[in-house]
Amino acid sequence: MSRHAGSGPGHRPDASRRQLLDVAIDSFALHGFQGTSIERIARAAGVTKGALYYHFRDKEDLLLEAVKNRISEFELHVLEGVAGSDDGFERLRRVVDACFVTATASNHRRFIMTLMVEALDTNPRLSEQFRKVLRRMRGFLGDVVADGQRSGTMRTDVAPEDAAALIAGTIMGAEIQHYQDPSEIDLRRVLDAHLRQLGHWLAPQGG
Amino acid sequence: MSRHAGSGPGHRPDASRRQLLDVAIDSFALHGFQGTSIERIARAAGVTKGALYYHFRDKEDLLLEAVKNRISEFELHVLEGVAGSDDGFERLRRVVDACFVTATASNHRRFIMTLMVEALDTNPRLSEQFRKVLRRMRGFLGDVVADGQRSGTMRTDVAPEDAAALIAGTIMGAEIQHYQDPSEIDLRRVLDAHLRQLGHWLAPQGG
Amino acid sequence: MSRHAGSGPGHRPDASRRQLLDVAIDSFALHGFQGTSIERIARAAGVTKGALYYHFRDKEDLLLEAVKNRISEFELHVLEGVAGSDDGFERLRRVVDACFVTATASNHRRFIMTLMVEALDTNPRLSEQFRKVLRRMRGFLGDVVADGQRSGTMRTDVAPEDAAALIAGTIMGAEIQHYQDPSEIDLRRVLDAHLRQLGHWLAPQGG
Amino acid sequence: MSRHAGSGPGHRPDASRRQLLDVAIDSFALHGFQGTSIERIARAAGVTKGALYYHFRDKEDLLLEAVKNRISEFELHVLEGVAGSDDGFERLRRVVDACFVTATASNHRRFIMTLMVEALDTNPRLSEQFRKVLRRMRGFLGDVVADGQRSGTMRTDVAPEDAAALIAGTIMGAEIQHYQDPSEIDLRRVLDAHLRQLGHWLAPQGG
DNA sequence: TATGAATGAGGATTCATTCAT
DNA sequence: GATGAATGAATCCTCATTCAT
Repeated sequence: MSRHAGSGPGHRPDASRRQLLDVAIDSFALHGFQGTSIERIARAAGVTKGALYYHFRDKEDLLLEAVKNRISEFELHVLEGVAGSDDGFERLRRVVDACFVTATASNHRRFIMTLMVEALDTNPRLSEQFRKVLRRMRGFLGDVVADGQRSGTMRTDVAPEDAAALIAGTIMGAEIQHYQDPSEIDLRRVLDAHLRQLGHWLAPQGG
Repeated sequence: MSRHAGSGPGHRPDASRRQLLDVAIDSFALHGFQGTSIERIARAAGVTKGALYYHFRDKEDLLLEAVKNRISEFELHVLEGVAGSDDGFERLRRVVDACFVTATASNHRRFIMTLMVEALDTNPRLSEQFRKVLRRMRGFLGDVVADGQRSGTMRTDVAPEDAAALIAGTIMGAEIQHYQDPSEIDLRRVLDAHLRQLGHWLAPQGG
Repeated sequence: MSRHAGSGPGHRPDASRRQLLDVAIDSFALHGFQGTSIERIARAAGVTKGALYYHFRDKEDLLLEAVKNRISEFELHVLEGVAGSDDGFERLRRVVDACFVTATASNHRRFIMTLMVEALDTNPRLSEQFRKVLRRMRGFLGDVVADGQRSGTMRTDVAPEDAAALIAGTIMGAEIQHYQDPSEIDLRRVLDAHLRQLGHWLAPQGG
Repeated sequence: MSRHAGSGPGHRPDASRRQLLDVAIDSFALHGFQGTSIERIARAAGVTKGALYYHFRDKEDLLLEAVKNRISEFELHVLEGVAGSDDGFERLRRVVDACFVTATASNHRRFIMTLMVEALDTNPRLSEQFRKVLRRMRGFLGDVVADGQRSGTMRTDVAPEDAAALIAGTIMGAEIQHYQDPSEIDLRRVLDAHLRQLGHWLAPQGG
């Protein structure tokens, strides 16, 4: 939180702060950080620029708060989804599903992808944050695979971290293609194909 | 197109035009389109802004020329690489290798990735161009797979266009992770893992 | 004047009002009027901007109150110091000493000098106030000199108002140089030299 | 010079740059640095803000250039004036006269005084520059006095550097009072009184 | 008495673009 | 082919001030 803790209980703590964050996410998702002006966000949120600067130190602070927000939401979503199962492939399916939901039900996932690329060399602080997110994500996927290997449901001649990078990358690559060309790329279909691909690839080798 | 085709024959067709394009590509690749100012490009190319405007109608024209340039170069590179082989897997390997080379030997591939994401909703013209590029790329990959299926070296229960989307996506996803976190993601290693993954996944099913 | 005279008797007349004035003086002294933001004063005083606006109509009101405050304090200080003596040179020495003390023991004198210059053409109201202060000061100094002349301890071919302007100016000039370059200008030393200068200059001519 | 060396000979090198400097000096002199907006300067110079930013990196650059300009002009003026005489008192008179002229014929001297005070704690770079100016000025005055002492025309029991600080301070103090209250303070008259004061004070002691 | 939220005007700076030479 | 000077719109941000509570 940039300035406030969350005031009194039950009092509906700053509605417009949240409103600003929501608008900002949508706008950043569609036009990127540089492509979004403070003016636009403020107007879309129904307040003035001054109000925005009351809640956030500057444009970057707004961005960081927004990112923090959505990322933790997404990660929670993934963890929750996965919690209910022990089977490796089933867990992978749930991760993929979580990505699909956040990618289509809102702009949140696209928001992250867009900004991650834009931040690459322009915003070290933000880039660092994304680096950590991806590392956590890969770490998590790697664990799922390693578990699968231990329990004998997955082939063991694949390094879990390689699998993790490939899975994370394939999902991101599918999303980008989908954002790029929605009429040609049916995200659900591609992700399903990916799940089948994983099924074949990671299945233990028949003797 | 800018203003002229190349004045007199044998006259060394505008050196500074090419110089500007080269500089622009590097700059766009690292800082994005919006993050790169005309001033910066001009100075880096050793000319003034006026000169730039002599060669290119506006900033977008410069960008489009640059993109066109690199894309055709890249596509030629891929086609050439693939030409020499009939084997499906071998051809996929060559495509992946071509991507690896253009991703690491220069900024060209990163240039394309960065701009593609930035252009998503901000630049319809450019986005259209990228859409076509990716379609060609997927079309090409799909053909390779279909050929492999026809010749019996690849399993047939996978739709070639799904395979194409997955392969293209996985490569892009690997690149992004590599740009994002070079110390953790060894692009060569991930791409090799991907090739093995393709080997397992697409191998015809044993009877 | 702000809004009230001091609510109930014996009720400890607004602590935070005084606190705000003190902080304001320090801040104005160091950063000038325009260089000091309401926010900064409020925060330094440990209250919010709203509280400040409760006590003072606007920024200028705060400034005027602050100036009024310090000036009368300073003038009292001078008058007190001078009261105990009849000798002209001794009285001048005490004036100079009073200036030295207020110049070094606190920011008060610097506060006045800084603002006086800043107000020159920007703030007519404040400038008028400073004009009056300097006139009183010169009037006072002129009286001291005229007394000295009447009592035969000072030369009579110097117009008292000229002497007053020179003395006031020299003190101010010394202060400015001291604020400007404290390591080179030892204010005490310069003021002492000035007192000796006055001794030689104003001494009655030997017949 | 911030960017240009002075182009070709005879070509009247950037008229508007000089115009901007002139306007800036007047404006800074009257309203101070913070009190002067870029917009105002540009409009008064008959150009747009963009033009101003073409010639100067930022507001501070403009200020520094302006200060540099006027200071060297003023110092040249003083040196020239003094050059023609060997007599200590005569040389002091010429310094004082030079100050008087630059104080009344233009805003240049006031420009310097105003900014010097404003810069005290707000602008270290500028302050440093002014520190050097005053040191040079005092150094110069000190030399004049020391020469006078050596040649026997001035009393020797006064430290030249003390005299220098007093003279410089008295002139500045007179100027400030004059800017502050022109109807009461006749600068010429006060400076003349100061010259007589110096005559009495620094005259060698009669045996 | 005081706060938190918000406003709106102004200000510095950047930048794509134009054009006479 | 290329430059230097200039424009004007957009952008980020600051800040004095207001007001309901």
